[in-house]
Amino acid sequence: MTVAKRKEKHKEDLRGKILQSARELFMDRGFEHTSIRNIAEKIDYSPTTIYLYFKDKDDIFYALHQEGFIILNQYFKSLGLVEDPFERLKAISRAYIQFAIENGEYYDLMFIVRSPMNALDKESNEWTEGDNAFNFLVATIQECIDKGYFQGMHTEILSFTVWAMVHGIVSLEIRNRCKVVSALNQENLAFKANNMVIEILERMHNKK
Amino acid sequence: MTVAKRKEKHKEDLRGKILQSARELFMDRGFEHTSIRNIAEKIDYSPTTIYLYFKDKDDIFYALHQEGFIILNQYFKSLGLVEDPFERLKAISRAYIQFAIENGEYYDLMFIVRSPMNALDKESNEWTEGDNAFNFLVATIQECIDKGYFQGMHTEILSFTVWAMVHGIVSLEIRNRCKVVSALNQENLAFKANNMVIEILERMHNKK
DNA sequence: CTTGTTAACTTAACACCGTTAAGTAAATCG
DNA sequence: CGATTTACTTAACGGTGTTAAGTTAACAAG
Repeated sequence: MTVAKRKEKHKEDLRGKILQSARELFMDRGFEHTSIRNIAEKIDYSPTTIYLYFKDKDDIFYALHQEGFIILNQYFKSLGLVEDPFERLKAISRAYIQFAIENGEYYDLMFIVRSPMNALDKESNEWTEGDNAFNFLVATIQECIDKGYFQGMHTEILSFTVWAMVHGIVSLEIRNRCKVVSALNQENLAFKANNMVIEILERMHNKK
Repeated sequence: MTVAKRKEKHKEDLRGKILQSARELFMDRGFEHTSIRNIAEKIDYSPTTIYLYFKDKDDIFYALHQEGFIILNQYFKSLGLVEDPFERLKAISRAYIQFAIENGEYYDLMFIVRSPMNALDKESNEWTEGDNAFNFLVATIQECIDKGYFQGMHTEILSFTVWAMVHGIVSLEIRNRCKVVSALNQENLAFKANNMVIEILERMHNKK
């Protein structure tokens, strides 16, 4: 059935084209200014065709949100090679900030915007992409604890807190709340704050 | 000119009614599900009347966002009385989280949603409400530093980082990204993470 | 007391939005 | 060849923010 396969391929192609169109639009206009009608127009199909390939708008942006995690994992990939868990932890936080700064719109979709989360099974607490990225952090922090860092602290809650630190930095930046910091420091504020996070984690340990 | 005053009063009244209508709607449906038409209908005026009292939708939500800061300041008010700066710092972080949990929709508007920031002068870096709240934190951290805490750290960047920590916790919660933390810990996660932040700040100091 | 003006508000419309029901035209199958 | 399925579109529903033009009532001046 080569003919059936060709059809299958074609369907895949169109799904891919929709996704690419959506990706291009949201990359330079942001999520809020990308509509189904825009996406359809860009690939010369009617808006309703989109609905043959995606359940709804949330579903499209869930797919892009998944892409975002693939990109984030590329930033994380080589960090598995860092043997010392505390060094790895520092590297993770830097890679996270780097990813966020270089892929602001993806970051927005992955960790701020509500839309893609609506595509997840309501009530079910599964969020595979998030889980995977978070578990890398949890494992690293567990190794730190095993080596004597963060003594007596709860691994998972500490992991969440460390994540919250870097997420806080990035999301204040993305949503334009950094005006409160005096103008001079606004450049590279995210990186400076990230260094501060690392400094805090280091001091916690060194001074025991 | 008592007659002119009465008119003035009436105008004030309607502006207030619009705001109250907007407030009530967004408090139980959230910002994303509150429209100008909803607001108008609730007070039995046509949608276009709104535009006689507010420049646009962003302008309305900027007003509500300002209200949010008044409420936040009430949470902060008594904390000025805490003499020890480090204790005050801890209390600020707790009050901040408390405010966020009890006023989720306001928090969203104040620190996450883009809309109210659009009402600010573009290019100008002024954000008075944010400045005032942030300066309270900066002053407290400066006092901490004067007392020997956080030695050698940059006051403003540390302040921003501490803010980012608590904001990170709250915004991950509000935008539903806490699924990654195992079910048992999801209750009071924000408070647990906040305690972790406090623990981190304490350890930094105590172990010198 | 009438006229002209202004203030407060509405109607109607524009240009969008996500989404669905119904229809069409071509390809495939029996 | 006729029936059915596939892939897509047209038209529509009920919403959105916003603006131009129109109405109606209150007021001021002659």
